[in-house]
Amino acid sequence: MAKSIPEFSTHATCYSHGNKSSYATPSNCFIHFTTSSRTTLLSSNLNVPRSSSIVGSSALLTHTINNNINAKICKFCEVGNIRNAMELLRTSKSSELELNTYCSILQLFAENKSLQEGKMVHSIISSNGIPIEGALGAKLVFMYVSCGDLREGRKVFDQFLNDKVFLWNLMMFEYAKIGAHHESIYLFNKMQNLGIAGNSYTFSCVLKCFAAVGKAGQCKRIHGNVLKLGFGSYNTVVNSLISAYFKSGGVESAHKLFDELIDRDVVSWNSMISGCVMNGFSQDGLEFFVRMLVLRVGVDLATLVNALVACANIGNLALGRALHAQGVKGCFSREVMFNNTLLDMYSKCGNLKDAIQVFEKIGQTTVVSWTSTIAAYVREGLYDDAIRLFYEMETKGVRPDTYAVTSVLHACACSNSLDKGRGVHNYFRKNNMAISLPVSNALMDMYAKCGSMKEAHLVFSQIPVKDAVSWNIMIGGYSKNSLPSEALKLFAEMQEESRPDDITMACVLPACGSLAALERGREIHGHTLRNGFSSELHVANALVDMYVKCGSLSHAQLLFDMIPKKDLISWTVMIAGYGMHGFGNEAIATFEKMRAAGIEPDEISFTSILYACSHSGLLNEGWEFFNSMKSQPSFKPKLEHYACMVDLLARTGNLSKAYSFIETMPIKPDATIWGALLCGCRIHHDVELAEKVAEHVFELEPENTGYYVLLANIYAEAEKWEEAKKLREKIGRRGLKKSPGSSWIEIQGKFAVFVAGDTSHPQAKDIDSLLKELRMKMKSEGYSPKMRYALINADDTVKEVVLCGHSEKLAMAFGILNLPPGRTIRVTKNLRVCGDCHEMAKFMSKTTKREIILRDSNRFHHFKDGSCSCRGFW
DNA sequence: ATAGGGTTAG
Repeated sequence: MAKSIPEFSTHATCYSHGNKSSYATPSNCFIHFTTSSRTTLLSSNLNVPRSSSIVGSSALLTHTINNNINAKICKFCEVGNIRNAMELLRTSKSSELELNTYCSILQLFAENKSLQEGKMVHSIISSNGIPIEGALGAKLVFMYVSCGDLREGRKVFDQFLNDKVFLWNLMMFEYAKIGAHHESIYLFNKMQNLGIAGNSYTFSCVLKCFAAVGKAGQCKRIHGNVLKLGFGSYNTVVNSLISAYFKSGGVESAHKLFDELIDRDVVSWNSMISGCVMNGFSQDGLEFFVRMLVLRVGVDLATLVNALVACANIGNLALGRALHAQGVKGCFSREVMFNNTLLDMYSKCGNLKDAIQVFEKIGQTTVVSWTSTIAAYVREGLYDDAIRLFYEMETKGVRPDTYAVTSVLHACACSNSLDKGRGVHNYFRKNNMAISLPVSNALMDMYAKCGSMKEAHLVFSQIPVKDAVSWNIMIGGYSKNSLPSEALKLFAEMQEESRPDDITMACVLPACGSLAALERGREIHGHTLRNGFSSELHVANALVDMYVKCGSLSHAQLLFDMIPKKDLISWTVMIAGYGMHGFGNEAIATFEKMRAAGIEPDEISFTSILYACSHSGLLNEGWEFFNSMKSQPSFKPKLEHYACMVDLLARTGNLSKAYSFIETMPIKPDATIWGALLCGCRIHHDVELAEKVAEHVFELEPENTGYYVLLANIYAEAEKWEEAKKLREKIGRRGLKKSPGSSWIEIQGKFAVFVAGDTSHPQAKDIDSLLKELRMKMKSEGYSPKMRYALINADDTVKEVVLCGHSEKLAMAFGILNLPPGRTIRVTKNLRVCGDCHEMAKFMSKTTKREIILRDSNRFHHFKDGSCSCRGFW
C-alpha cells in the first residue's frame, strides 16, 4: 500500500534515470563545492584581522563591535527573544556577522518550529553572500526539517557536499517517517557511494526502509555490513534486524538473532511478539509474552498491545481479559491505543458487548476507535449500526481515513444494500474527500457485491493507476454477477496493462466455468503453472471447479488428487462435480473420504451431496444424508436442502410424497421448491398435480416466465393443445417474454452461439443437411422423433422442422462438422436440454462414433455409444 | 540534535 507522495517520487524518478540536469547530481554538487571554497576564503577574512597597522587598528575595532553584535544576538537567542534577535540580524552589516550567530538563531527557530523566521534568516544569509555549507548548511537543513518543510530542507541539503552522518541520518529518518522509503534508501546508497560510513542510527533506519519496501535480500546484505562495522552488539541495530527479518518473512533468522542476543531489552521482546504475530504465529508470540513475565522483564504499552493482537487472532478471550486487567493495573487504560486494541480483541473474540463497553468508556477516541467499532458491528452482521456509526463519527469531529472508509463500504457490501452504498459514495463526493486507490477498490467491491457492475466499472474507469486488486475486483465481480464474457474480456486487458496474480486466477476461472470455456480455461491453467500459482489452495480449488464445469471430469479428478492439503472447499467442489456429471456413488464415496480426513461438512457440502443423490436418483442415500444433517444441532436445513429433497422425490416418481413433504416443511417453501415438483410432474406426466403445483409457483413468482413455459410444455406433451395455447396467450398478455434458448460451442478459443431456428450462420446449410440426414437414419433404425417436444399443434412435418432447429442440435451438428474425427464435442445450453435433442444426441454419439458432452442448466450429459450418463435422471 | 517494538480493513 504505497502512499503517493508526488514531490518525492519526482526526486526518485530523476535519480533512478540518472538525469544529469537534476540539481542533485554529483557534478552539480561539485560546482557548489568549488564556488563555496572561494567564498570560504572571503569569510575567513571577516574574522582574521589584517596585519597592516593602519587598517589593522580599524579592523580590530570592527572586530570588537562585531563581537558585541554577535554576542547580543546570541544573548537574545538564549532568552528566546526572537523579535530583537531578528531585528539586530537584519540591520547588521554582512561583514559584522559571524557564522556562529546564524547558527544560533537557526537553532532557536528549529526548536521553536518558526518556519517563517527561519526562511527569513535563510534569505538574509543568501543576500549577505554567505556560502551555504558546512555547519551553517547543516543547521539550515536542520531548521527546515525541524519546522516540517522537508522539501526545502532537501533543496539546501543537495546544495553542498557534506559528510556529517547526523545530517544524512536526519534526512533518511524524515523520509522514512512519511513513508518515502525509497527516497531514504536512495540517500543511503548515495552515502555509501561517497564513502561516508554510517553509524548505528543509519542502519536502524535503512533496515526499516528495506523491510518496508519488501527487499528481504537487502536486509541480509545490511546484516553483513552491520557485523563488519562492529554494530553486531548494538541493541538498537539488532532489534532493527530482528524486525526487518520478520517483516520480510525471515522468521528463522529473526529467532536466531534473538537467541544470540545477550542484552535483550523490552523492545527486543516486543519485536519477537509482534514478529510472530505478523507471520501468523500468534501462539508463539504469546509464549514470548509469558517468558517475559517469568523472567520479570518489564512490560510496556507495546507489549500489551502486541499480546492483545495475538489474543484477537487466535480468539483467546480468557488471556485477553487478563491482559485487560494487567493494563488497568499498569495504568495503560488511559492510552487510546491500548483501548483500541482492547476493543478490537473483544470483537474478534466474538464479544461485541464488551467491545462496545470499551468504546463507550474511552475518554479520547481516534479514527481507529471508530473504525474498529464499525468493523465490530459488521462482524456481528449489524450493518445498519455500522453505517450509522460512520456518520456519527463525523458529527464528533473525527475525520474518516482510508481504513474507516473501506470499513463502512464493506458494511454496505455485506448488507447488500446498493442504496446505502451509493449514499456513502455520495457522502464522499459532497465532502470532497480524496478517492485514493484503496478507496476506489473498496467502492468497486461494494458495487460489485451489490450487483451493480455498471457503477463498479464507472469507478474503475476513473482510476488513473490501477493495481492488481482493482483488476481482480472487476474480473471477479463480472464472474459472480453472471457476466463471464466481460470477465474474460477484462482479463485479456489486464494481461496487457498489469500483472495478474494468484487471486486473478481464482477470479477469472469461474468465468471459464460458467461459459464452459474449456480452451480458455486450459490456457489459464497453463498461466498458473508458469507463474507458480497452482500450488495456492484457492487456485487449485478454482481449477478443479473450472474443469468440472467445463465438462472435463477426469482433469478435475486428476488435479483434485494432486492437492496435498484439501480443505472443505476442495472436497465440496469435487462432490458437486461428481454429482453434476451423474456419478452419485463417487460423490458419496468422496463425501465419506472427506469425513474420514477429519473435515466436517457444512451446509454447502450437504447441498452438493443431496444434489448428487438427486442427479443419480439415489433416493435412500439422499434421505440418509438429509436425516444426518437434521440430527446435527448446529445445522438447520435451509430452502436449498428442501429443494434437493423435493427434486429427488419428484424425479424418482414419488410425486405425492414430495407434495406432502412440502406441506410439512418448517419453513415457507419458495418458488424453487414448488418448481422442482412441477418439473417432476413433467417427467412423470402428471397434468392434474402440475396444475395444482403451478398455482403456488405463479403466486410466488408471477414474473418468472420459465414456469409458464414449463406448464405449457406439460400441456403440450399431454397433447392438451387448448390449455397450452391459453397459457401462451396469458404470457403474451402479461408482456412476459420467454428467455430464448441458446447453445454454444467453443472451437479454437472462439464461441459459436446458436439460438433456435437460427439460419443466419454461414454453415447453416451444411448443418441443416447433416441434421436431416441424421434424422433419416434415426427413422430407418426405428427411432421415432419425439414430436411432443415441438410444442406446436401443427402437422408432423412442420414439427420435425422445428425440432431440427433446436439450438443444442445446431451446436452439436456444427461441432461434428468442424472438429476432427474422434474429438469430443462439448456443447453448453442455457436452459434444460429438450427430450428430442437428448434422443438425437444419443443416436449421434453412436453413428458418428463421437463422445458428446452436453451441459444444460441443470447438469451434464455424457453421450457415448448411444447412451447417456444421466440414465434418465434429468 | 537523528533510532529499534505498538491499534483499525480487504
